[in-house]
Amino acid sequence: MFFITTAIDYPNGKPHIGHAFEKILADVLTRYQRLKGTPAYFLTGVDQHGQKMVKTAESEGVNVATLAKRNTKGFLRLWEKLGVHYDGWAETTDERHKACVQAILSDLKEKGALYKKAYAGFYSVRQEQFLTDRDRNEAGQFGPEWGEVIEIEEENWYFKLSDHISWLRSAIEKNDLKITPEFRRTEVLNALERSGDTDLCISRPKDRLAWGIPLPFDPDFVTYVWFDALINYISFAGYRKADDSNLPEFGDLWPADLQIIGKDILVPAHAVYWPCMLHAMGFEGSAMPTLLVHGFWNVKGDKMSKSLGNIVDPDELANHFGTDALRYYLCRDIRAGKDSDFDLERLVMLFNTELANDLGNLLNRSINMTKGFCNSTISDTNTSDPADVALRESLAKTTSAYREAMESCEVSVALQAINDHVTHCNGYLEKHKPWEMKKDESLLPRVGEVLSHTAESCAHLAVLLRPVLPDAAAKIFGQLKMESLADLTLADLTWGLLKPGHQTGKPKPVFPRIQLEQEG
RNA sequence: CGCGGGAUGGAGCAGCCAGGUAGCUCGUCAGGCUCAUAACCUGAAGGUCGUAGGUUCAAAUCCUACUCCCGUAACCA
Repeated sequence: MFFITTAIDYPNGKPHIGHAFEKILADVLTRYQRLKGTPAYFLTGVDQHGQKMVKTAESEGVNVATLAKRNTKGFLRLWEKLGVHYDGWAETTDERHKACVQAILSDLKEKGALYKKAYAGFYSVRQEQFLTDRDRNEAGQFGPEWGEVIEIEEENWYFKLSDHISWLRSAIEKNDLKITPEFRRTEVLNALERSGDTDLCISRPKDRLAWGIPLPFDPDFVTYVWFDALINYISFAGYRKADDSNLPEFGDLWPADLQIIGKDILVPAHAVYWPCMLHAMGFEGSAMPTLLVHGFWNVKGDKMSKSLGNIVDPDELANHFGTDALRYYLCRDIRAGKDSDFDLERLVMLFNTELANDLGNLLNRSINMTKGFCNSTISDTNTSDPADVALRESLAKTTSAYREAMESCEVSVALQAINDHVTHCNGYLEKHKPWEMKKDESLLPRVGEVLSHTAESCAHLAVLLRPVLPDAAAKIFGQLKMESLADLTLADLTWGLLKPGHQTGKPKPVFPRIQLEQEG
C-alpha cells in the first residue's frame, strides 16, 4: 500500500491557498498511484490542539473546542469542494489518537527517554511565552510589545533528542530517511552539522495550557505539539490501535511513502524531531518515511500574511473559476519544492490556453468532425502513414515523460508533457485538413483514420489527466462514450482504446473559456 | 556571520548534476485556415544565459572571486 500523508493544519482560521495546494498535491499523487494500479492510502487532517487555537478562541470569545469543531468543518467543506479525497482523517482531539499518544509517552518514560527538569528564564505574561535573546531589541531589552516580562522558573518534561542525533545523520546520509528535493536534504545535513546536543521540551504545565493531551505519568502537564501533532502520522495509520478502533492495519501502511510538508516545518520538526521520535520508539532506519518538501505560494513577491492582507482564499477561487481551473493552476505553475508567485491572470491564462484552447478544443473539433464527417464512427488506427506513426510516437513520448515526471512528483512537468502531445495533434489536424478532404468522397476512409487518431489521443490524454482533473477526465470519457476509461490503469493504456466501429458522442466544451469581466 | 535558493530575449520559467547548434508558455508582428470553445496552424523579430577571471578544441552548463534579490537561522520549554 502506498501511504501518503500531509501536514495537519491548525484550524484557527480559514484555509488559504497554501493549505489547498498541499492537499491537492497529495490527492493528485494518490490518484496517480491508483492510476498505476497501486493501492494507496491518503491521510490528512487537522491539529486542533495548541496555544494558537486557545488564543484564537479567546479573541473570538468562544470555547476552544467549539472553535476547533467549527473551523474544522470549514476545512472539510473545502476538501470536498476541491475534490480532495482522503482515506483517513486525523483530528488530534480524537480519543484514539490520545490513547496512542499516551501509550507512546508511557513507553518512552519506561525506556528512560524522558526526564523532568526546571528551566529559569524571562517570561512574557501578556504573550504567555518564554523569551530568548533573539526577542531582545537592538538595545538588548525586551520591548514594550511583550508587556510585563518577569523572570520565572518552571518545570517541564524533556525528550532525550540528543541521544539520536548522530544516528539521524547517518540515516539521512544512507538515505534511510529520504528527503526530496535534493537541496532540502543538503539543508538538513548542514543544519545537523551545527546542531548542539540539546534536548526537546515536550510539555506545558496544565495551568498555562490546558488544551492538550495530559501526560499519563504526570497529569499536571499536557504534551506540547511534537508528541501530539507528529504522532498523527502513525496513530491514524493504526499504530498500537485498539481492536474496535476502525483504523487501518499499521503494517500495511508504514513506513509512509510520501510525507508531504511545507518548507517551514522541515527543520527541525519533520527532519529532526520526527525521525528521532520514531527511532526512540524503536523504529529502525528501514522504517523511516520519505519527506516531500514543497515551497510556498507568494503574492507579488511577498509572503502571504494577515498583516499584509494578501491571503488568497481557495474557496473563493473555486467558486469564481471552478475546481478544475484551480487544481490545474496549482499543479501547473509551481515546480519541485520551489516557491512560486500566485497570479490570478496566470490562472486564467493557463486554463484558457492549455485546457480550453488546446486540449478542450482538440477534443471538441475531433468529436465534432467525427460526428459530421464519419457518422460518429471510429476507424481502424493501425495505419502506416508516416504522419500517423509520428503521432503515435509523440503520444508514446508524452506517456513516458508523464510517468517519469509523476514518479518524481513533478506534476507540472507531467502536465507539460500532456501539452506537448496536444500541440502535436492540433498540428496534425492542420496538416491533413479533414474538413477539406471530406469534400472528396474517395478520401472519406482516410478522414476517419485521421480523426480517429486524434480522438484516440484524447482518450489517452484524459486518462493521464485523471489524477489532476478527475471530473474533467470523466466528461471527456463521456463524450467519447468510453466511460470505462475511468477505471483503466496505466498498464492497459495501449494504442487502440477506441475500437473500429465505436460510436463517439456529442461534442460539448469540457473547459469553457473563462471570460475576464470587463474592468469598470 | 552561517546555511539554502535565485539572477537565461518584454513577462513567467526549463536547460546546468552526466560541457558541444539557447528551449517552452504568454506577449508582439506578419501570414494561413475555417472542423472547433473569436479556438487552431505556420513564419518572424527579440537573449554576448548577473559581473570578472580560469579550465577546455568547446562553458548557460565545470572551477574561483564578486554583485544583487529571496528564504531561513533549529534547543524560544
